[in-house]
Amino acid sequence: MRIAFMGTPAFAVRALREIAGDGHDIAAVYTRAPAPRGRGHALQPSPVEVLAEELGLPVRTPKSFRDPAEVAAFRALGLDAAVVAAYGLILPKAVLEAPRLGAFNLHGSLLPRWRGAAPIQRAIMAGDPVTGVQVMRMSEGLDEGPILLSETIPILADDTAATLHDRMAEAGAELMAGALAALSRGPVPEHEQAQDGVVYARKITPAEARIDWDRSAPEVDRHIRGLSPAPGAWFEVLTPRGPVRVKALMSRLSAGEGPPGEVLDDNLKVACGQGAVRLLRVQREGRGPQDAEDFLRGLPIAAGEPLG
RNA sequence: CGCGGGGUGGAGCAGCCCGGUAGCUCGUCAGGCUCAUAACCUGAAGGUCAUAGGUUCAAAUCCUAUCCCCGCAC
Repeated sequence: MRIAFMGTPAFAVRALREIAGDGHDIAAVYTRAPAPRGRGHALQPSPVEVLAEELGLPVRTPKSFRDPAEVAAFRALGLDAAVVAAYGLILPKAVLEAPRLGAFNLHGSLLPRWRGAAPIQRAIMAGDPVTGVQVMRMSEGLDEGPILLSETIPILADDTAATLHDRMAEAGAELMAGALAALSRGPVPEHEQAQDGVVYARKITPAEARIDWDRSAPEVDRHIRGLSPAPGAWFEVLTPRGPVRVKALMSRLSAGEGPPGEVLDDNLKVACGQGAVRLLRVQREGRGPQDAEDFLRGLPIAAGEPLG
């Protein structure tokens, strides 16, 4: 089939690779334009753009589709289908309807739960036992279209946003490849999303990344794993040189009670509003990620000290 | 030219401001103690202090440039 791939972050990379490997005619890869971001405000191409270049696929990086010329250029591709995975731009009706079969989105949740920007992180933070990947037909609303294919994925007790992301990206890539294969043979049944259970996965904000030790241990643990490694749940340690910001990258529930935020032993067990968590892997500002053991060698924190 | 932290034996850090014998917590190896041990004791090996210049009698430490890693903001 002749398709356009539209995606930006790492989540979309596997899907592009899978689809390109299936021998589809990829007329164009749309991705967010490199913007001055990151340290030093350097221009950095998106992960999808990097792969597209590697595969020798034509890349397009429009700022938006408000410009009729962009819509016309898209229509001129003469597509069978558009594949969208975390693209990051609003697609107007004219774009969604341009391809012969329509536009299909790869989404990282079991809709209608977790519509929106951060479904993977939100699912972990909420303590969902399962999530999934789905291929849906795009409509004008936010992740409201009917579902073609769905696959559930369990969330494990030691999953982080990173590990779950990787499994979902892989499963999603195969699911989308399967959807395209099915579509090339004929119509695929679609099921409207349920009316009940609509939940929005709002974007993660910097403010909510800070750990609130007053919350229960399970909540703190999920908060840590759901935001790991980026943006990273963090807390502060007071040192003679001043407060040091430390990210918690991995944690585990642990037995214990105490004033929220107080360290209960010499191995980073921290009391929460209810119960306690043990921090297994952390990263202090300016340094790389390290196991709790190594971290403590450089910055010992004794039982009884409070964390901020 | 967005702001900032860091690169010191295998790991994690201190030392840098106020130049002058390479330190600490571990790990490794050898020996000892012990019923035994991830415990304890003794000893040993292991470092061009990121790189290149400069200042100086003398540079991990001061100056200049470069490379690499990371936090914030975006």
